[in-house]
Amino acid sequence: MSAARDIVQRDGLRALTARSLATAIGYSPGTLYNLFQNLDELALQVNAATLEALYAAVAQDGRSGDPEADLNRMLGRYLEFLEQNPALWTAIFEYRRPAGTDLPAWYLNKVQKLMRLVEDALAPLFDSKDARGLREASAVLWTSLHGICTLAEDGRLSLVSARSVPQMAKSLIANYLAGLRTQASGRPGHA
Amino acid sequence: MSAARDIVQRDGLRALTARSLATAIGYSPGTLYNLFQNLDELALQVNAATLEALYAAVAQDGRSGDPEADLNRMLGRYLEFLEQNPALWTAIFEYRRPAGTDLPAWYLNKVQKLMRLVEDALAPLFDSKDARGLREASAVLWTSLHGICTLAEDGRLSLVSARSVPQMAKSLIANYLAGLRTQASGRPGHA
DNA sequence: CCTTGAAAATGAACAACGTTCAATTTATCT
DNA sequence: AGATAAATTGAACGTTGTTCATTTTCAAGG
Repeated sequence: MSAARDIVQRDGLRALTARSLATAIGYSPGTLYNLFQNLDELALQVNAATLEALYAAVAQDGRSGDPEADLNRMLGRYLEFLEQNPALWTAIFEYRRPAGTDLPAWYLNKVQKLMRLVEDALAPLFDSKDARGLREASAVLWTSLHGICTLAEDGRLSLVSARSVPQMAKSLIANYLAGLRTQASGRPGHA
Repeated sequence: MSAARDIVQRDGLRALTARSLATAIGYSPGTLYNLFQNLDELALQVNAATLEALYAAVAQDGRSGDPEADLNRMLGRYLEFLEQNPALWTAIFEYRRPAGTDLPAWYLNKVQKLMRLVEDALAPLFDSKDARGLREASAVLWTSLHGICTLAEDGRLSLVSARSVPQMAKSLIANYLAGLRTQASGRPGHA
């Protein structure tokens, strides 16, 4: 597993082939298939480990209770992780499931665990009855952040200067939260 | 080219192989390499055509001058296109460049043309001097929208119900614009 | 109608891929 | 040491992208 991670980290997900990994660990290709059903499952395990590491990085700080401050701190950790492990991060999104199969539940849970961090930070802005609204807003922020980072990776040039990714993410958080606040202040029972 | 598009539309980007395409058009694999440098370039052409079609779909309506209304109308067209051509849309993001090569400028221009639509709709919210801010806000909205759609495609289950994608996108637009407006009203020289 | 030159198309071949599995080696226990 | 179980192998199959010497097709000139 660690050898697989090293390969992905160094040369990307496409370089993770049965033969390259077998050579790296001093085994033959066939041996891998005694431990994993196929290479897809192996790649999924690598990504799962990355998700765990990303979670640990983003969750390491405590919360202050101020949503914007907390989200920006988490964002900093997120971008820090991305900068230190670009290939691992990219592998999460390069990965494609074989046709017809969905991502397993245990994997989706890891994604949800990350999204729950956003929910926790965002909770103060929502009435405790409005779990649905909180979930939706968190999903919007989480997926949007990934959108910013993904498209920034693809075409660094001319589209957006690499330096502006943190700017864009901060802009997203600041303005989206501002919008949520104006919504919230118009609702009854808001503190 | 149209045969290639059909294959992608029916069975996804992975099904676009030299031999499958050659069979589909009644030629031999080698012939393709007299017309295209390699399969990557061919796939890129398919995606470029999709970008053009997406542009035509999103740009078909006129602008009212109200940013939120215009963006929501464009969003409707965008989601409409996504629903009618899911595989073509997915192919844009499944596509990975061979290591070391960047997306060509003419391709990035097509992306930029789409983003310019967002800029045009968003312009009324910005001082005409603040081209940088307008560009950044447009990029945030554009990339965020892609993030929402992308992650919704991956794990439709449990993460987000498929029905809520339009909701999330509308939430993004409404709240982000609300944030921009509060920013704008605090600036000098705002109408 | 035949010849000729260029253009177009071929399909066999190569290396690398994921994957399988009978055969072989290694380990464990009595 | 012998027997049983476990682990590992590596050759083999089908498929992939890609190349290129060879063949076929076509258009123009005599």
